[in-house]
Amino acid sequence: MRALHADTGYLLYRLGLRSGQLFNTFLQESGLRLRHYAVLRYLATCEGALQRELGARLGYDPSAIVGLVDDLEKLGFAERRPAPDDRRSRVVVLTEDGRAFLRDTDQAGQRVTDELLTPLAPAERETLHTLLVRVAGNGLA
Amino acid sequence: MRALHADTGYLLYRLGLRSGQLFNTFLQESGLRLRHYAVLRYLATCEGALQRELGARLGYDPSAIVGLVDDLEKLGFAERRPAPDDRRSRVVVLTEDGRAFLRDTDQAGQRVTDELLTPLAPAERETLHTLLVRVAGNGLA
DNA sequence: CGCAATAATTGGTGTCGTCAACAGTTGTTG
DNA sequence: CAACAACTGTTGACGACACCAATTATTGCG
Repeated sequence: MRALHADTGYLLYRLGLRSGQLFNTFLQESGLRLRHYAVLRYLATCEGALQRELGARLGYDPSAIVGLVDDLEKLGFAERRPAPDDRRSRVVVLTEDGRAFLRDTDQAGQRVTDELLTPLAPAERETLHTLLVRVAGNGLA
Repeated sequence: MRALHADTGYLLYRLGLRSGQLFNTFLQESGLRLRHYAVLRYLATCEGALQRELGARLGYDPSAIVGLVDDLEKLGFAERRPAPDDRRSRVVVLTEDGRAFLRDTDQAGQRVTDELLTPLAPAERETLHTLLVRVAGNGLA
């Protein structure tokens, strides 16, 4: 019987935990957590998103999005605006402070992944990335 | 600004969550969870381990090991025995029922990883596995 | 108009990672 | 050899998180 920690799926599980811990310690000083950071980075790419869109694209439960956006609003990094065509929806947009935060922490964020992938050469990192994207598939990740 | 969910580290985090969920749904009917299964599989490789060793090798807090071994003992899959040379320690060993459980669920366990890695060809899975082992490094995973 | 469907929100439940504290035991050192 | 530091298993607490059910306001459809 091979040990479970030699299984690819279990390796993914364990490395995922480690990766999340690294991100969270990096974000610790800013008062945010990985989930907030994911929302911010996503907002930076689309210039406004509905909350259900955030949940679907980032893989979080809609009820989780509520608290995340609440926190981001308290910090002044994002704000809810009424959707123009649907009064049920709210459009979450990045504020200038939020954009500045992303600029300031950009390099530090990249260092997190760099640290995680230290044992790998650049070409290998590229290979790993494409493989992971394939595994993530359409279901996103 | 690239979206965070296009980052390798974040992909690992997300796929790790998905992998853990797959394992847990597979184990759901047996009443165990991924953590128990990891302990069982580890015990199958070493024929007896101290609890602190389990914690260190599997990456779980020592306090978590207590409950895990409790559950495994209740199910009759493992049992604690006094360590011969140190009365502080307990040696956790697999019972015959535990070994039978691993035998019976072996194929199903492999299907979990197979399902996760569906988009990848066998050679690619091998590549991914070796890369993940490299990333895991000595810190284990 | 009536009704199903949807967006955001609230609340509850179970799991989990982390840390602090404690008793029993071991080993070390003055 | 006696005091003290270190270690093992254990308990407890706290926060974070995934998951699900229910509620309110709103939209779209038959």
